Amino acid sequence: MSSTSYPPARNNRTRNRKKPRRDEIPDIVIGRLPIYLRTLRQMTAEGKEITSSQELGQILGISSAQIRKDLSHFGEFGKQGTGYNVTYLCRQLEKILNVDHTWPVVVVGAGSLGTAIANYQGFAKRGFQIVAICDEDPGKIGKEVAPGLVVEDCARLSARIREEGVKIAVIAVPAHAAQRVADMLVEAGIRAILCYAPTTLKVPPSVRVEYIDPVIHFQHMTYYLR
Amino acid sequence: MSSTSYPPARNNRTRNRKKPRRDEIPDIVIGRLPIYLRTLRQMTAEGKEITSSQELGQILGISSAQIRKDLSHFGEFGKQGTGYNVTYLCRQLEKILNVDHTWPVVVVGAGSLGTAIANYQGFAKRGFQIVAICDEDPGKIGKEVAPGLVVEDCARLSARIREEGVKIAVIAVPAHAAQRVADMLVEAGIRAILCYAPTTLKVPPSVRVEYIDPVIHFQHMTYYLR
DNA sequence: TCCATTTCGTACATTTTATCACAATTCAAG
DNA sequence: CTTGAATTGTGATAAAATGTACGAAATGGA
Ligand SMILES: NC(=O)c1ccc[n+]([C@@H]2O[C@H](COP(=O)([O-])OP(=O)(O)OC[C@H]3O[C@@H](n4cnc5c(N)ncnc54)[C@H](O)[C@@H]3O)[C@@H](O)[C@H]2O)c1
Ligand SMILES: NC(=O)c1ccc[n+]([C@@H]2O[C@H](COP(=O)([O-])OP(=O)(O)OC[C@H]3O[C@@H](n4cnc5c(N)ncnc54)[C@H](O)[C@@H]3O)[C@@H](O)[C@H]2O)c1
Repeated sequence: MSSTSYPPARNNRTRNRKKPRRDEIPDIVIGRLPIYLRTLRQMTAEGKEITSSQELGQILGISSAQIRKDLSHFGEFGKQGTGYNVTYLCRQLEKILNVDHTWPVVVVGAGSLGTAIANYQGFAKRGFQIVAICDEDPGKIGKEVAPGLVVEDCARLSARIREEGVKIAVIAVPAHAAQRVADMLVEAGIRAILCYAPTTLKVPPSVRVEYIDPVIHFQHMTYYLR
Repeated sequence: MSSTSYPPARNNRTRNRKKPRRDEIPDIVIGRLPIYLRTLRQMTAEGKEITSSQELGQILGISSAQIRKDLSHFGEFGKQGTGYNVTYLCRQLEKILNVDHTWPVVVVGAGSLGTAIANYQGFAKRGFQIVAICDEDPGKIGKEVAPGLVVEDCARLSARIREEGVKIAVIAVPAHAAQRVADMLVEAGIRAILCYAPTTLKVPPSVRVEYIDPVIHFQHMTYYLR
């Protein structure tokens, strides 16, 4: 640990720095923070105590200035001449991203992808706990697809979302069923959806959807394969 | 089918349009094309023959002007007053993206994710055929993880990449092994990598890497959950 | 203590991306 | 044939994102 403490003491320059309102911080900046956090956690695991915007940029393939500017939207986390305390910056990013506690997550669709997700330890390890999974196939209901995780029917899942205040859901059903599932989730109070179905969903503005479609990535890359 | 043919006949305005060199088309534009293509294919499946930038934009939640401008980098594919012929635009985007034929793909890591990928029909259906899978665990080698797909050892996979000229690979191993695997793949001649391991890889500029990490998406969304 | 070196945070410049808005077409209805 | 509504492709403009460069610390060694 370095001798002086993080965060740095206030000084003339920082005293009057205006804090931007949350909603005017560009989404593209928010989108990079989880990458920074992942890298910092990796450093923590390796026992690294200090890093710099230059080192981070090197690892991530982006400029050091961008990292500094991104972070500067939220405060001053580094120390001139030294860099950033890895643990401290981790904690700060976790607070900013709202991941300084565990989030419960539900999964819809207990097919091959849903089962893989339910069994993946990486979610819980990084703060996202799969608390329930459902499927419309009666043949799957009651099956224990992962340790301690039994497939429920969709009505039950909907009720649990409400009762337990779950905000995050994963859609792992075929594309043709995805919109119907999304409607159900929104109705139940879900606010964030990670959609694996290769389709675009229509949801109210208060709900955020992100998509994972590996084929999209393949097709993006093949453009450059000549 | 509409009475007149796509593409539209050339006219004064188009005659002198300069075609931008491939390498100066913004990557962010390329990144949207697969989304357009996916939507158009969906329309094809629904029997829709004509669409418009407005309709596409509505579905995708982006502006019609952006869609028109994106497409305009590559030519003129629509007809004023009418819109776009779905089939024709599909074919054009497939050519542009270089997905007017099937690409062979190899997978490294035959764990739970690798197995799910190997079994997923959605890749082949959209032009990406998993032709081989490998694992370093001797206990997994020889197992048939999907119909017609037997786990090989990594040296054999490397040889096949070379022999068969495979250009695209998926990394589905734990993060700590990912860089080693990437080095092997690059050495074997792979040019595009889809990495599921939650880490950032170092590869030469001639190789493109894209990442899928669901936790990154969760963390992006939790920022907005207050 | 002083100096050389490192690194941050940020004002300003540049580049990139998105939007606007309109002439040119297309087509169908009357 | 004429009119009106719809839609494209694109130059001009606006907005957003990124990069540059530097003053202000912080550190460690002479
Ligand atoms: N398997 C993969 O590796 C993979 C990879 C990328 C994307 N995907 C996508 O993820 C989705 C699921 O893929 P999969 O391979 O698990 O498919 P799958 O057919 O194995 O499983 C889908 C499951 O969803 C259930 N389901 C269907 N409609 C439902 C509804 N309305 N409510 C609740 N459950 C419903 C089905 O009963 C089935 O169990 C698909 O959209 C697929 O394109 C899968
Ligand atoms: N399972 C999921 O749903 C999921 C979701 C997102 C991301 N991931 C990520 O995908 C990766 C794989 O996850 P998983 O659940 O399949 O893990 P897993 O442990 O089930 O499988 C990993 C496999 O990789 C093999 N392996 C390890 N080192 C190797 C090497 N050098 N060469 C070849 N094979 C090697 C192991 O023998 C094992 O079979 C991990 O990085 C994980 O974080 C998994």
